[in-house]
Amino acid sequence: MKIVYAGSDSRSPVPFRALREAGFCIAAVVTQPDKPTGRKHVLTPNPMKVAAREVGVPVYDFAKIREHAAELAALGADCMVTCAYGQLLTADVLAAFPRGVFNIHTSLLPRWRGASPIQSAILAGDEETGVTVMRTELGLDTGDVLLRARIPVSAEDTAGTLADKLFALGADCIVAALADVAAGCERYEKQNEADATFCKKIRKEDCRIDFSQPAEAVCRLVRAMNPEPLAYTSFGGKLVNVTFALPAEGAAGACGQVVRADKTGIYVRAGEGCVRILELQFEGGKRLKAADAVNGRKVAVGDVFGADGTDGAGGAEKAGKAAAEKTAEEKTVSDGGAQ
RNA sequence: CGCGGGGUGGAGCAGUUCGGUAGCUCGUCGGGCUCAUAACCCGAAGGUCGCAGGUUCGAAUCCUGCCCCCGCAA
Repeated sequence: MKIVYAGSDSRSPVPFRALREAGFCIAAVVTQPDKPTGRKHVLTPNPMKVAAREVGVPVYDFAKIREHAAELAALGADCMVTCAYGQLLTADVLAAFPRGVFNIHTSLLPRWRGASPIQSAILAGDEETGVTVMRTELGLDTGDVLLRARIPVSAEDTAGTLADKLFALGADCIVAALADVAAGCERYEKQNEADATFCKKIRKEDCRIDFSQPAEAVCRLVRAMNPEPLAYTSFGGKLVNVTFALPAEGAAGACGQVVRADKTGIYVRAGEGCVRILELQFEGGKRLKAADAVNGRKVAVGDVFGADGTDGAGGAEKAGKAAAEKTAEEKTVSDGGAQ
């Protein structure tokens, strides 16, 4: 069976390679055009394009795929597989493939239709997610389902680690699904519209940490936004990205205040419990382990995250700092006694 | 020329304004204390201060050029 493969994500090559290894013929790859990226606006080919070229598969990087339906039809492929391609398909494009267009979607449809299924699953605290292989139709992720596979979301999964797992799983699924299609024995199941949920594209402003939220929610935000675009807050008037954090027991202090800082992490008071920051990144710096940030004396007990400096909170901040130091001392003492 | 931060022993930082042979918190190694320890005490090793050139009696520090890393914005 001859396939056209469309993908633009850094992980899109995973199912691509799996299909080739399974013996499917990929006639061409379609991906998003190179974009000027980085600080100097350097044009960088995306990983999908690189992966295709490595194995000599022709690449098309249409700015608007809908204007190239005839070209696609001329390739004479039986079907198209899309995996995080990033452009909506039109009826013309769908019609270019006699056996249909299939999509690998990284959620258990109909839950999390849309642009950010992986992040949304973590953000919502889903205990389980998965991948869905579906037939693409004009609606957004509404097509009939061929195959679904589920995996648990661990308490320490980030969008990055989950995506690794999901794309690997998606690779297996698409191979299995297309084998059925090739054999003409595939089965479709309608999506239950009543269960549908949608997720939008993540914007940076969605990533600001609010320490008055429960620690659980803050940590989910942190995990959902890692490795991109990263949850952030402010510290000493500058931005800080928090790259990894886990909930911990609460301690006295104002929201955003550091109540404990040692090699086990930086503990920041949240609305409910504490956010135990394990890894962060200061403006202009590389990612740091919390222990390194503490050792370098960047962060100490009583410091405040998310203060923002929008008002004359300096005095309140200092008062809070003194209070926090007291409670920290008490805590150290009681810890020593307990151990 | 989009804006900005930074490159100092293995890690994270201070020192650069007002040049004078490098410091802190950790880690590592050795020893000690302890039932024990990620705790504590004593000691040791380890640095071309991003690269090149310049100014100077003397440069991590001042001047010039270059390389690399990173945040924001796209």
